[in-house]
Amino acid sequence: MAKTRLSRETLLPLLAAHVLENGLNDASLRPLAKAAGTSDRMLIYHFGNKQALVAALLEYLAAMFAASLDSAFPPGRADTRRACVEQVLEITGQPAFQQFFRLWWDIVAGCAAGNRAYLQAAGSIMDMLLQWVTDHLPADDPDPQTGARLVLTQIEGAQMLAAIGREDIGKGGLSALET
Amino acid sequence: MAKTRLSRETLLPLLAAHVLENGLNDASLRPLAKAAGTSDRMLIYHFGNKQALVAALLEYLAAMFAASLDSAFPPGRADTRRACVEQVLEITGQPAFQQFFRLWWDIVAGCAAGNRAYLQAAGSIMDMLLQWVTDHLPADDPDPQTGARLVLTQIEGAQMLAAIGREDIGKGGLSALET
DNA sequence: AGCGCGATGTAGCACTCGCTACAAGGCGTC
DNA sequence: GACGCCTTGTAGCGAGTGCTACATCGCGCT
Repeated sequence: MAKTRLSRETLLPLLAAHVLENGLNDASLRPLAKAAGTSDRMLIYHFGNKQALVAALLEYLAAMFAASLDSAFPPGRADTRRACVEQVLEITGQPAFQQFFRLWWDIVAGCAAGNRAYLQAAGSIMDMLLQWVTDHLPADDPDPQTGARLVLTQIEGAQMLAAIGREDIGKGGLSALET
Repeated sequence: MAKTRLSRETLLPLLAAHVLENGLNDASLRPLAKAAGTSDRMLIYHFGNKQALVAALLEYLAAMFAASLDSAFPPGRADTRRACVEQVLEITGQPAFQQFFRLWWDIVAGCAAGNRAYLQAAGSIMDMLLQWVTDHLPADDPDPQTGARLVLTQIEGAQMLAAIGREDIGKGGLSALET
């Protein structure tokens, strides 16, 4: 019966899978527990309360996302800022990333509602992305710091527009980005 | 006791006020009813079910938002695309708009989760904004259609970053927008 | 073997959710 | 006044919420 002891480490991958599939903000203990093959009782036992569980889950998911990004992108730099935006949008548009973005907008909504754990998680994810964009900007970029911020803002705007079904707007403006 | 008959028209402003204050995605009938001075029973009676209530509320809120935008902005055009972005960010950063954006991220999260009513509402709001940006672009803009898309995407990216407490990123890239 | 303690199952609490059954109120029409 | 209908109040249903009390299981240690 595979009676392996439960722990945060064995639980988190299963919980993450469920949350990626079904969203974060209205995930409740019993469905989460079922997905992990246990009971709500045990989730509370191992994490203390739901808030702590969600915090642990966020950390785990952020690490998953970072790993996915690293493995999905070629190591080199883009030729132009615009190419950098396009490259990111193309890769993050793949189905494997869609689940993450579904989650991302749950997190943003939570941030807008004042959820501190979400704010912290979102901030560090953005720091990671900013660093990543900086590293993938053209080597001859005249101002990588400012450029990375412009590029990241453009990417996020395009992704929000994609989330509401208007990717035409986000992609339609790209040709106006200086090469 | 001011026994005015209830109707969607008398209810919607009160419901909208409650939702602007407390968020949309986890608004439930009883608090909504209390805010409107009535009972959940009557909300269902007048709107049929919660889904229809939310749809009506979205429409009402979109009209409110459009009116707020129109009255908050000066009628003229911006001098540059960058100035257009900055002008919008400055005005929508005012406290009066914060409630709307809190709601907006609830809507985006709902869109990402596949909510059709949200998708439709979000799409038409974006159409409105795109038109608005087009009308406020510099008169000599070489390609208003593309420019408006670039500007709107940049605005939305900056607003998402502001929602998660990182407005520094959104505004930090602006100086790299061609004048 | 027996003890101790962390891990787990069962059952349940008090609460909220969207929604409904039923009956009564209020008002216009004849 | 009497009828009829739109509107409203009271109460409650069945399901789901986060969380807890209590008892038991099973493993490691002596």
